[in-house]
Amino acid sequence: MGAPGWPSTDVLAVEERFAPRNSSMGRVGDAGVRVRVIASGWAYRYRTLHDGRRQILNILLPGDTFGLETLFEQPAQASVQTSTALTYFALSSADLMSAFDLLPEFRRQLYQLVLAEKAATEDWLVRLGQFDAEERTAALLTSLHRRLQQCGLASESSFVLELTQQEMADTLGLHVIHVNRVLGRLRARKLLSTSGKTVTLHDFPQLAELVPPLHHPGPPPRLAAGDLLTA
Amino acid sequence: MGAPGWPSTDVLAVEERFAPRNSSMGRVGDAGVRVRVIASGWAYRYRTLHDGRRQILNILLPGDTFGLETLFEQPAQASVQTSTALTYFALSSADLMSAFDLLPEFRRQLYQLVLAEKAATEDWLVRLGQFDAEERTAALLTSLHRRLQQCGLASESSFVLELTQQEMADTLGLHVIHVNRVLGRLRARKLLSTSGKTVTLHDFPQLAELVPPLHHPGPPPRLAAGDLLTA
DNA sequence: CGGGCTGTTGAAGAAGGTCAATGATCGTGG
DNA sequence: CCACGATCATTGACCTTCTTCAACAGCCCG
Repeated sequence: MGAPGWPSTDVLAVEERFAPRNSSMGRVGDAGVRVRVIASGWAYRYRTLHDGRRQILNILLPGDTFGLETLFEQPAQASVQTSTALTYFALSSADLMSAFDLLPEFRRQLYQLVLAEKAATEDWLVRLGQFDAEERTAALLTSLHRRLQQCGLASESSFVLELTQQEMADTLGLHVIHVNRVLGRLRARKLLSTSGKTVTLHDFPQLAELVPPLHHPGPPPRLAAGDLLTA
Repeated sequence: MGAPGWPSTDVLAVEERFAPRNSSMGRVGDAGVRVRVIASGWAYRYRTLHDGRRQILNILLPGDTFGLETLFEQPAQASVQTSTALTYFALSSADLMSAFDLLPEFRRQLYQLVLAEKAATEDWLVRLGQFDAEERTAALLTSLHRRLQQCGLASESSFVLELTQQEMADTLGLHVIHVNRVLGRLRARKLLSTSGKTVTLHDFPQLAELVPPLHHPGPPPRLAAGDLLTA
């Protein structure tokens, strides 16, 4: 989810900001919110239900953008919470709108960025709908590992996981206790170990094998009456 | 998910097309695909896993757009299958790209449209992660009912459901048999009845009560150390 | 040093899945 | 028009996964 080629600061005012650990960066429905880019630290977007259930929509890592839905004065689609202390850039809405109007290359990248976010959301929709607890957990860990490597925050086989098991559970659509057991099982199988917040993937290939790949054209779909006509 | 104000056909070539019932309208990864708008009939976007599992990402009804990710020559994000015979419009990629470059109002609506689709996907992510089988099923039925009413395809309390239970299951992340039982229970409670493909919602208010509302700011979130600083 | 948050473990229960078999429905071809 | 085969809906018994309840240990932060 790389940032697009942001216009130079000549045309786009950016303001560097700070948020403490475990703090709110805005709630769903908020108006007048800016588009923001994470500089360092972890955060996540989430939604809650009246009875306290919570679904984390995505984890935000350095380089990630959020709040693109607020570009044209729309309310925020989700609440945001920091996991760690965070530095981020708040982009000027006015500048962003005029850049969108005036810079063809930029607006196109912005459009692609939203599409990439939508695609990532759909990937997780498939995982929540079709993966079992172990597959989901392995998918989360390997996906975080890959993304952290991209910003130089993970070594070949280990990284610092800035999420509680509760937060992992709310990401995966499982309950804390079950996440704990799945992690325990993965540890027992020597696929990974944890020490404090540090996760070490001892057998990355085998862990990756637990995760069914998503981008799969697959064999010709189920044959149906009409298929012959459109073939 | 209303269509944006499409430019007049002076600047945007549209081609009306037909697809038979139960036919493929393209597979994930396809290149050179056009942006399309449903004129009449039902279809759905989906992804499959190597072992045959399938997740339906969204149901497409008249007025719905799909393939917006292909605007700038990107491959299709999902496979598409018709449920009924279908008429749709295929939009000229070249015209769409130049309209995106030349018509500020249009490109802004297109941007908003993608954001709306992303928001809808996130809504279902919350439902798959947090709702139980009954809540999900009720959510699907009421959401289809509402959308069908908007295009004049549903009466006050009934509509024609052009989905098999297998397709509902793949939408809800459940297994066919379980969907069948949930529907049976809802029928036993006299919340709805079915006759052929026609579903009648006998007690819409009570059915709607089964579905936890999504857009919910909620009470101030869990108090944490840093919250005082950002308030 | 002490209290809440977090992680871990055990036993019991419920939601949801699997296997299997029988009807209903529908499109198709005779 | 009817009969056939295939797809789809329904029902029952049984099993697995995941959840609930509960208790306790570790740990970080104040």
